[in-house]
Amino acid sequence: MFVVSYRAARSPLKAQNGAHQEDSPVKKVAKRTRRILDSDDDDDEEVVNVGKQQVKEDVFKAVSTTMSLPPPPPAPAIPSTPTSSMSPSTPTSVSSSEGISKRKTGNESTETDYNPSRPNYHPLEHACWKEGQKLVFNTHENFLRTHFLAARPLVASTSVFYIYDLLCCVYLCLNQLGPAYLGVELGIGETVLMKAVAQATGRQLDKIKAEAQERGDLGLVAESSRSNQRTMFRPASLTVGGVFKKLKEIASMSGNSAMNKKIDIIKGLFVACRFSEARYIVRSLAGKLRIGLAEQSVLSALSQAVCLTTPQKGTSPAVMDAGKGMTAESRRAWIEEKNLILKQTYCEMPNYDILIPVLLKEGIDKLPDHCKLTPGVPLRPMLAHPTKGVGEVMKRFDEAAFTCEYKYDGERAQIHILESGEVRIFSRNQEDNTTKYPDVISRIPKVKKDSVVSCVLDSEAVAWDREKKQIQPFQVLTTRKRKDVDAADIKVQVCVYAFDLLYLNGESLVRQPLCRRRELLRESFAEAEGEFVFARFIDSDNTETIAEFLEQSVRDSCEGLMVKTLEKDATYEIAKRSHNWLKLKKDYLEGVGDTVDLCVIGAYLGKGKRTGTYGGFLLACYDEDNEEFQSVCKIGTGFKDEDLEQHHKFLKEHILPKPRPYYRVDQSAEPDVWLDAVQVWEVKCADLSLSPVYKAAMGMVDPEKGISLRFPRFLRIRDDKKPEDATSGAQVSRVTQILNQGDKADTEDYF
DNA sequence: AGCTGGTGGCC
DNA sequence: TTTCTGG
DNA sequence: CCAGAAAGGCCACCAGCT
Repeated sequence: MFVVSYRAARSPLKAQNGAHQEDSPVKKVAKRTRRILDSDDDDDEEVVNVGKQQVKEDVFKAVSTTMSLPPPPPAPAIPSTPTSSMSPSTPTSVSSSEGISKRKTGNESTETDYNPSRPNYHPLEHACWKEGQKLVFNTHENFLRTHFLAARPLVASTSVFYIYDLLCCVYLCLNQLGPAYLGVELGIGETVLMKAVAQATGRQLDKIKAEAQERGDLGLVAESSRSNQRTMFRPASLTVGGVFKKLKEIASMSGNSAMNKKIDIIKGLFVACRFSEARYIVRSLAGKLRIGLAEQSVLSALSQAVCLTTPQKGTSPAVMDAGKGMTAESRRAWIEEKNLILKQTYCEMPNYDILIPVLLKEGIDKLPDHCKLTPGVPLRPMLAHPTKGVGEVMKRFDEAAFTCEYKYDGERAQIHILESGEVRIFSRNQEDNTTKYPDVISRIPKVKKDSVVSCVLDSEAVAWDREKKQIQPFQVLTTRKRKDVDAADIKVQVCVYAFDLLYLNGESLVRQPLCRRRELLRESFAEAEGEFVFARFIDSDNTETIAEFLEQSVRDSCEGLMVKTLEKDATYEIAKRSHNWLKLKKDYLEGVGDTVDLCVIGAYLGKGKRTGTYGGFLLACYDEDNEEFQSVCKIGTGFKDEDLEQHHKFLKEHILPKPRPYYRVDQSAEPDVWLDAVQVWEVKCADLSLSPVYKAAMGMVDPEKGISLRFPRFLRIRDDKKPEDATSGAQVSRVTQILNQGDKADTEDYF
């Protein structure tokens, strides 16, 4: 390619800047802060419809194939037709303020708004009616509650079907297809989805693409695109169960022309869409619902529904508001208490297929009796909060005793030993990694003491160089094969650093304090160099000692420290606080860690809440030798809302119709908008990486690869620097060397 | 058979 | 992963 | 303080294409 240098191109001109392009593809700075996408601000009153669905004989099949484990016994008999309790009644409306769907019909007792004669809307169509509003949250709760109301009274009598309906509803709200460890995935991304939308609407793919960029949401595009495909007969309305089943179907496809089949299903869904359903179908498929509500809120909604509505034996109607008569305060506390039960149970058994049926059958109080932490089923791991220094750690933990462990740079590995002797390994997100680590599994018998029958270990798997007996970088670890690995041809060895024990010989340890768990961990396992060792730690409350330990951890190829209380609030109860540990990393500290000054040379149009501004930017370093700007990384975090606004306002005046000839950027990183190199930003990162796409310092560390940044984030504009003053590739690559040598920063920095 | 683009899953 | 925001 | 939603790099895996 023809190479032009920055200076050569720059020097003779300089005057043509006055005529900037007016036609930015981005519209004017949209009003930041919440936008209500459509203002359906009419209905104060919310009509909740949960509805009719033929109860087929294969309901059981549907349920059992959906559920990863069989539903808890006894499985109720399924009637071939709905029972009388489900027979039609007149539609009823629900006041959204209370959410509880009941109505007095003469002197009859209360009844739910559940009405099988009404069509069943897609839950998101309903739930997201008021997107962008606080209402969304309540609406969702109401929605789940309504479903619950429909399902609960029926549980005792008959129908598994309604449990299934609620289950589907929950999954759709969460945008999941099942528990993570079953590894069910759609295999649909934005690209395929756009293709599907284009096909379904008969519009050009390019148009779809452009509109999606402009509106920041493909869902809106799908919703407003009228289909040309006129159908003779209008397909039946979408239902919760129906949509979920289609999603599962998409996920199950593989092999030849799977993609086309998937697209066909999607098109089928589109034709059946009404109201704003297409929007949510698309978002579901894209994996981003953005309805301001996710797991925690769904759990809250569920528990609220469950405790406010209690089942009654026989034909008596359910209690509609069990919290009636309580003071607002005690009612809240009571719901909160039940909520914790559900959340805790969920954390120990994150599988709605199991949870929901038990919840409906047994009630929330008995839930923990039926769903317990079990080896073989992954639990939610404890996470850590970032902290900006030892000072903050001290402040947070106050007087409580704590320990500092190395934070190893690897991959979380939750190792389960079942009573059968079988070993399973799960990732941080409950994915099943068992077949990824045959080497780890085979060494378990060696490192486990005889006393251990079953257990769950929390650990970090780290790439390990057996020759040099040292930890290897994270990037090396990622090159390991992932599926059905044969122990014989493993190239990257792994050392397991164990740091917690959550279950031992039939007993859950999550309510034990860390000091106890650690004690048991050390009693139960023996170290084997380079294969299985305990995470290094010190128990100290001396600021300088800790700062020095942090230094040491970095010299020992770790990311920093994990700080955990030993006794006070030292349980492994994720539901109480999911980020109960603290992490202390060098790059969190102000004024410490790697910062680089990079020049902005491109921008990407924002999506979702960043629609109307740039959501990300392309950064480059300046190479003096070749007089060119070489791409280093994209950046999309660290901006305050007003930063984004300011950047957009300023940078849109520097849009280029095409890139400067002295820009070195890989195709795959091409921005939506090219920008003139006019501004320098200070950027922080955690680490550097060897990059197949970015051009910085190419040829200096690797002939083919450039350098990029790990976890880049925006710090501030460097108005004092000219583009040519941006950090050079050479300087960037030097950072690596410094890092590897372990620089001797002042320990004072870490206070 | 080998390459490429898309996707999901690590951090 | 990091970071910001509104409740 | 929490929960949700923006956004990052890089790798293996898979389907589709040449």
